[in-house]
Amino acid sequence: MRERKKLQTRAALADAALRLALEKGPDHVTVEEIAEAADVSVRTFFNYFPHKEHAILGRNSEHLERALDRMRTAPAGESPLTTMWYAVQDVLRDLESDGELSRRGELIMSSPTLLYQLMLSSIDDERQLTAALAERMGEPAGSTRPALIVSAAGAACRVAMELHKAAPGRPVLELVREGFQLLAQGIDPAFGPSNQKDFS
Amino acid sequence: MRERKKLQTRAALADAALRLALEKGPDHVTVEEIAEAADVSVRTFFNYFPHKEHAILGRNSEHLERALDRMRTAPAGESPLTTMWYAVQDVLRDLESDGELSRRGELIMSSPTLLYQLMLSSIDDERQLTAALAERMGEPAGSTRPALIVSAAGAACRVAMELHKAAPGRPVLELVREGFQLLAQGIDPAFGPSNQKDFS
DNA sequence: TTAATAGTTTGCACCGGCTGCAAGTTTTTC
DNA sequence: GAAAAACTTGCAGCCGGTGCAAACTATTAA
Repeated sequence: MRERKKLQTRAALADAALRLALEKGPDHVTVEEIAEAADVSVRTFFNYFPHKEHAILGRNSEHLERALDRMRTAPAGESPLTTMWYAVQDVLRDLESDGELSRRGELIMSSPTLLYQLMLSSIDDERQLTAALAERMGEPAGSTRPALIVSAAGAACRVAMELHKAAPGRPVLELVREGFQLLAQGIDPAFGPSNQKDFS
Repeated sequence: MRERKKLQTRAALADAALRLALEKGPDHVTVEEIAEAADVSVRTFFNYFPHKEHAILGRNSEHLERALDRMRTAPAGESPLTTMWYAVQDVLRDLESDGELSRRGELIMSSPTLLYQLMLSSIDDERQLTAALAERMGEPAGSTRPALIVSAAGAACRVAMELHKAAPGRPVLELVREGFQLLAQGIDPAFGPSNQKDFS
């Protein structure tokens, strides 16, 4: 079958990309090397992956799908940030599981380029999450809260990874959870600028 | 003076970059065009900006400096997010001269490349802001709250720009303020996942 | 005024990512 | 086995980005 061969090539490319990225750092690997390692031409590489990073990251469209699914099937009473939490937890667990994904996860977390590429691999992803969450919450599109929840959740993840990198003692998931907790209950109860009059 | 001329060239480049990006879309503008429009060589462009996106984003280090200053000289009793708010307000006001902010905001939110670049380039800013805020709050480096405040504030700004783009009725500053208010008092008081036992 | 000096601009050569095209090569289908 | 569809490949080329060294220009000292 043709399908099999395509999958095989794709896997070979992804594997080579990951291996070489782990060896030499994601920014020091060239597409030429990856293609060579997978015994195809450079041009063929770009028939499979639109960007170098996609090959290193592997397929991650699954993650968005799973997150959206988690959102749609969440119990009715579940609060929005809780839903977000489960979705995030799911993805992070996946990155931390055994085998290739854990190595890939380590790589991602050690490289800002990849980390941000992962989180922003598509702006649409974030928009879709926001839309799904807004619908779930029964809020109109364009209201602040669902968008802010999604965006702040992303911020919490980034902060967690950053802190984890600086002091690897605490697991990322725990740090993310702490961030979510803070966000949930208020980051600064004493907030209160007194300059409303400055608005024109 | 030399200084003046450098600032002039820089401004000319940034202006041309923004104008052309608005005209043709940020991904269809070449550095060559920008340089030509500013009457310098391509190579000179790269003496001023490390990436094409930096020119379009128009980031100048002055803003970070001013924000850091604002933080250090803030009244003792001021709560951290309030301090953050004033700093952000200061920068946004500066950018807002005759609607430039909203046009730039629209542009940024409509281009994944730009948004990605914005987040990448703000990693460093966020670190410095976090350090300053942590010191102000008397918290140890590596604690979650100051980092989260800074990062979430950034998220609120981005969300505000996005919402403003979708519905330009409300000014960006007001949307940012709403976001801050939400963050301050808690994004989701009902947050409470019940799966602590899942931690291994 | 002039000459040294330091800072800026520029052209040039080059790399790597990425794309369109057109010509092969394989695989399927009849 | 031949036609058609699918996949691969080389090639030419664009663009972003960098290092280098020459040319230019403003500043300063003599």
